[in-house]
Amino acid sequence: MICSAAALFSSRGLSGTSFSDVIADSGAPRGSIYHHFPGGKTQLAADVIAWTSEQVLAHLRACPADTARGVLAWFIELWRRSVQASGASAGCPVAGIVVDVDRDADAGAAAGDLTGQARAAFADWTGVLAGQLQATGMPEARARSVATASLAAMEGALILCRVERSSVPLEDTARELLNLVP
Amino acid sequence: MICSAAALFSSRGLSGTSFSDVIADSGAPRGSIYHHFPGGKTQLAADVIAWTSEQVLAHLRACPADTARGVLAWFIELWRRSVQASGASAGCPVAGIVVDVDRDADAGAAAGDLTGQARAAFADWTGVLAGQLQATGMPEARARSVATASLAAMEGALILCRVERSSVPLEDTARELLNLVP
DNA sequence: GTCTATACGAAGATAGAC
DNA sequence: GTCTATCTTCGTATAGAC
Repeated sequence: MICSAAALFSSRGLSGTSFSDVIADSGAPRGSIYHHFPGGKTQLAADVIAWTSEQVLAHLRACPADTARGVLAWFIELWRRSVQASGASAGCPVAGIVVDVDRDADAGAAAGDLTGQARAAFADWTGVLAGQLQATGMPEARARSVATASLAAMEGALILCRVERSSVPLEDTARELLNLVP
Repeated sequence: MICSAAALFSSRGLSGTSFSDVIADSGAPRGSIYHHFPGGKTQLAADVIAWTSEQVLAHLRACPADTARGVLAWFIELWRRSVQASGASAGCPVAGIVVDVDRDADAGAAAGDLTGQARAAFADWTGVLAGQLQATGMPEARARSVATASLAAMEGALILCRVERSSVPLEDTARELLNLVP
């Protein structure tokens, strides 16, 4: 169900996806939603962020490369698979959530704070990526900068791919990204 | 009113923004919405895309640079202003719209086709940018690739800035982007 | 735990008066 | 053209039976 919601959020956004959509898509029982997600839609979104983050981290940790170029290529491969599997229709679920959330209203809310959860997820991703770049001999400051830029480039590339109905923007972005490192 | 809607779409997404929000924010009269936007919310979104696109193109056309690095810096400056003016809260209005739209359902719709309008806008932006890069002596294929990657990087950077509540991701991304060209 | 039914509110869109 | 009022739909969330 979380998996299903992640797919829907990535292609229609958080506000654009209703509980009914998630139920219809996942086949989950309607009456038991609030047993599993007492916090309602916000909690579902929070769980989607956590689940997505874990998926990303699992991929990153399996990185076999020991060169900066190889590390970036492995990172890019994660997003390439997402684009190809969905016919260039899926974006990043986390992006689909945060774009729909009023950041300031969200920060005040005691329960939820989706923006904060997304921030933590992004920080984890760039942290691991920067660590791997450092391990190839790149200085820490540069590694963090490259990691942030890489995530930004991929998030944006996914948006462009969706709009273009094509994986070309991802490949263009990937090619240039690899030009950043020796 | 379009300007107001653009700001709201960029910070809360299309589905996350209601007509009431736009009215409250812009001070426009409630009863006359459907005089100005007979197509309803979809048409408002379409007009926001067109308006935003024109803003971006106007900025790009005013580019004073004649080096690849200068061209990219000018392009980056456009997004930097947006981030700084909003306290890192605003994303790209076009991104806020397309993320919330079901791409496939949208393509079938006769009226609207927001994804198509967004595609045209992005194509215009990268087209102008690629042209300027070519004018500095960059080969066409590379210029198009760099232009696409630059737009992707900025769109993604805006998302990261919003989540981080900081302009640092933009600056990191900008620094690396400039490393792509001599 | 899962289901059906429903309360409650919000949002898009329309009608008709001024 | 603009306003008020309203209709209809939809979505979240809850209540209570099985």
